[in-house]
Amino acid sequence: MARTPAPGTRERILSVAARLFYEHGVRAVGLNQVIAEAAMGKNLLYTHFPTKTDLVAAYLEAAVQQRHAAAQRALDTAGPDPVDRLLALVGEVAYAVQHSVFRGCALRNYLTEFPDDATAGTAGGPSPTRVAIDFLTTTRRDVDDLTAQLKAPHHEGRQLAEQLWLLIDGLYTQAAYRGRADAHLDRGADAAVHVAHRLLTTA
Amino acid sequence: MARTPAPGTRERILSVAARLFYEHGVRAVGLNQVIAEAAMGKNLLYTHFPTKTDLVAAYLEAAVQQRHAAAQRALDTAGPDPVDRLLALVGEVAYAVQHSVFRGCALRNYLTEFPDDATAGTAGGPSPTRVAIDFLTTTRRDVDDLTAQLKAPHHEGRQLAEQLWLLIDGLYTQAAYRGRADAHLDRGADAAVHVAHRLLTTA
DNA sequence: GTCTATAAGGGGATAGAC
DNA sequence: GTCTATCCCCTTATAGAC
Repeated sequence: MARTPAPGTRERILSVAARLFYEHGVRAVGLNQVIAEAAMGKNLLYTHFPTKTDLVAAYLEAAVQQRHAAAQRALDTAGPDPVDRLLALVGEVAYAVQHSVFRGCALRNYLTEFPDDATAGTAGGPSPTRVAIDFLTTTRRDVDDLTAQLKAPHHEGRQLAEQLWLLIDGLYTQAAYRGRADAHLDRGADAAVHVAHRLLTTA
Repeated sequence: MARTPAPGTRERILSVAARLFYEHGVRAVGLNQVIAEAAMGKNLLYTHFPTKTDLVAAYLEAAVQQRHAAAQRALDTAGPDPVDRLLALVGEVAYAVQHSVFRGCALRNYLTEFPDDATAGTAGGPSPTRVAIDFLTTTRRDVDDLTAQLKAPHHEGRQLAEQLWLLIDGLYTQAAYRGRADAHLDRGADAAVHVAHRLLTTA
């Protein structure tokens, strides 16, 4: 009847693992490295996360929460007008991309790194692939809902949602190779905001 | 003085390796798997590609050639008008994304899978990271050159290039998770063409 | 009892030797 | 083509410290 004696342990593991996974890629980071940087015994990690898949799924779930929280903060600053709210969603991603430590969307990066559906976690939790796919579905639905609230002349709301979604995807790709080439390769943040504004404010 | 006895050997290795790397990811595919599917001896592979890094670099270089060839074909069908040529570039990517076996840009996918600069190839050839970065630089320059040829009112050519580049990046991201979630998540091909057309034909 | 430290098992990776 | 060497992976088991 172990009683989780150290409350912050799980968060400490996740913090270290998330940083390493996000920065170097999931496959590139071994559990030995996580344990070494977390400065703990090996058994402690395995009691909290029976397999690496469970740890990865927890890492992605934390990333989902962070992205949702950031999006919510952006929406809170925007007014009730769906145009402003959509611009806030795109602008939030554009702002994040410009941040120096931002290396793209953890969920999209995972799907690119693991094109084959990885094995499900043994702890009964969801698989990492499922976490990532659910995130994409949920966030896309937010965009769909907001575009549905637009008045005419945005009668082609579905098309508009697809266009805005494409901008967001583009921003994340650029973030993934940010700073690796000439600086002008990843300056799409302003472009995304500009195009979104144009799509939303002109018939 | 071995004289490359079988001329098609290198191409056969590359063909198998490219398919596996592209479909499953570079890290997920071992050289033994390549050897098994190519039905050849191990020394044969190692004589052509001393290390895995060399094989990966050759795979990426082949992908670069394929993308350049596809873009060139698209440009050949377009007229001399830079508007048409830019639309052809975007349209070619949009068309490729809709193709069933297309799993995104091999170069961008590699950069996402290997955020740290991988070790350089031992054969004196370029590193895979360098191949990918050079590809991005070159293709981006093509877009820049075409936008520079636009007449007014596209005086903000630099901005326009960034916007079109963003659309292309978005298409590739969607291709990377294509078919893994609800179908409407990756329907950005029409959206990209539509936005590109709008950006290029209106002041 | 909780955590750390270390060793070892089983597998697969790259790479080389014959 | 097979076989071996060396390494690192994930995971488990064992032994010791607070």
